Amino acid sequence: MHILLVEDDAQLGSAIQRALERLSYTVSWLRDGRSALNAMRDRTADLVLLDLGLPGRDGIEVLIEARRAHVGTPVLVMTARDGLSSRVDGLDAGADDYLTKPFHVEELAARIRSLTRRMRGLSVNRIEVGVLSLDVGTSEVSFRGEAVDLTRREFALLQALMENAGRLVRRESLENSLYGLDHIVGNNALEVLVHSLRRKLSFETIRNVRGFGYMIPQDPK
Amino acid sequence: MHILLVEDDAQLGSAIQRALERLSYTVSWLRDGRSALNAMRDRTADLVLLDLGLPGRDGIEVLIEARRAHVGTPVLVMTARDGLSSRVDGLDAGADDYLTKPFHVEELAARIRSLTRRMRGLSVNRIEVGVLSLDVGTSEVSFRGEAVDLTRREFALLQALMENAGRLVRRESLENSLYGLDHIVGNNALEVLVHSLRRKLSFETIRNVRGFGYMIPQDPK
DNA sequence: ACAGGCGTTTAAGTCTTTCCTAAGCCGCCT
DNA sequence: AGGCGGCTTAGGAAAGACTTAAACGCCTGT
Repeated sequence: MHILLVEDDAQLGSAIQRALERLSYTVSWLRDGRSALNAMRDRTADLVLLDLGLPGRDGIEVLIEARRAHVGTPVLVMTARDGLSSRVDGLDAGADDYLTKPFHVEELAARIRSLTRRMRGLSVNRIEVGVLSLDVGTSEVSFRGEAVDLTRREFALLQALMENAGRLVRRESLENSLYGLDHIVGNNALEVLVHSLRRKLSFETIRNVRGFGYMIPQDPK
Repeated sequence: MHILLVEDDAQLGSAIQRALERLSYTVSWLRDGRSALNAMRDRTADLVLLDLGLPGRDGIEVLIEARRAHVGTPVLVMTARDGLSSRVDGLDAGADDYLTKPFHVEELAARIRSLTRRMRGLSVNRIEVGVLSLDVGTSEVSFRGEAVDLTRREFALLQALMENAGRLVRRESLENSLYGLDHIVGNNALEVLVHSLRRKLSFETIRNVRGFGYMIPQDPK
C-alpha cells in the first residue's frame, strides 16, 4: 500500500509519515502542489492524502487538475478550514473523503481502511467460456469477439449452459430453469429454442447428447 | 439512484426523505434495524443512509451484520454522538463515511454525490455522453448544446441510463432505482416515462432491447 | 382552505417481436 | 424396417413495447 502524502507543514508531515509507516504503509511525502500533481499523474500511489492548505498553488487546484487528467486514485483531503463550503468544495472537486484538522491518528487510519476497502469492490457477473462471453448484469453476449443479439429465452438458455460448461445439462433441468415448475409447455419448445440459438452462434457450439440433454464444451470455437 | 434511509425519528426521517426526493433520488425509508438489514441483504439499494442511534438493535450492529453477509453497498452513517470513538467505530464497522447530526442538507447531498461518484469510479459530478450532458449536482441537463427541462423522474431515468451509457440497463434495475422497494407501481409506468423523456430529447437517443431493458448508446446524436 | 396546475400513474388500444405449437423430416439405434 | 429423439420451418398466439388519454394526488398561489 503506497500512500502519497501532500503536506507543506514539516512538523505535521513527518508526524503523519511516521504514524502511517508504523501502520506498515509506504509513504511518499511531497511538500508542494507541483510535485504532487506530477506524482499523481504517474499513478503509482494507491491513495493520496492531500492537504488543502498548500502555499502557492492551492491544494484544490491540484485535485481538480488531477481529476481532469483522469487520475482516478482515491484522494483523502485534509483541511484546516472548518467552514462547510470548503469541505463541500473538496468533495465536489473529486475528493473521496475529507478530514478536518486537527484529527487523531486513529481516525485517519480508520478512514484509510474504509477507503481501501471500498476500492476493491468489484462485481463478477461475467461468465466466460472460450470465445463465448456472457454478462449477467447487462445481458450482453459476445461470440468470437462480436456482440450477439439474443432474446430473453435464448439468453436464459445460454446462461444455463455456460454456467455448466463442459458438463451435460439434463433436458428437464433446462426446461425447469427456462419455464419454471409448471412445464406444461409443449415438448419440443426447447428444441426450437436450441435451434434459434445455434443459428445466432454456430451449430457446433451447442452439442446434443441423445436422450439426455445439451452441453457447451469447455473450449467452444 | 435508490437510497435506503434508516432512521427511527419520524420528523427527521420525513424531512430527509423529502429533501432527497427533491434532488431526484428515490428513497425507501425504514424505521428499524431488522427491516434495514433485510433490505440491505436484497442489495437493491445503491446507497444506505444509516442512523447509528436506533432503538433496540443498534445501528452499528446492522452494519456489521450486513458487511459480514458481504453486502458491499456504500453506507453513510449518521450519528448524534460526537465522540471520536463512535465515528471510528462506524468506519471500522464498514461505513464509508459519516455525518454528525445536526447537518445541512447541502452537506448530505455533497457526501452522497461523492460516495456515488466513488462507486462509479469516476471523479466528477457531470456525466457526459456524446451530445448529452447531465450534472448530478445542479440537476441540469443539456442535449445538443441546449438546456432541457426534465422532471424528477425523467432526470432519475436519464441519470441511470447515462451512468451506464453503452451498456444495457435491465428493466428491473431501472424500476428499482426509480421506484425503490415499493414498486407495486403499474407495469407500464416506466414505458410512459421513457416516452416522455424521448419526446424531450429525441426518439433515437434511448434504445429498447426487447425483453431486457433500455440503453443509451456511447455516442448518441 | 380551495382551485388550478403540473407531474405521475393507470388504463386502453395498437403495433411489434418473440415464443410456442404443429407438422414433416432426418438419422441413429434396436 | 420401424421407432424414437432431435432438427427445421412456418404460422398464429402471446408477450412486450408504444402511444394517447384521462384520473389522481401533490404542491402552489390566491
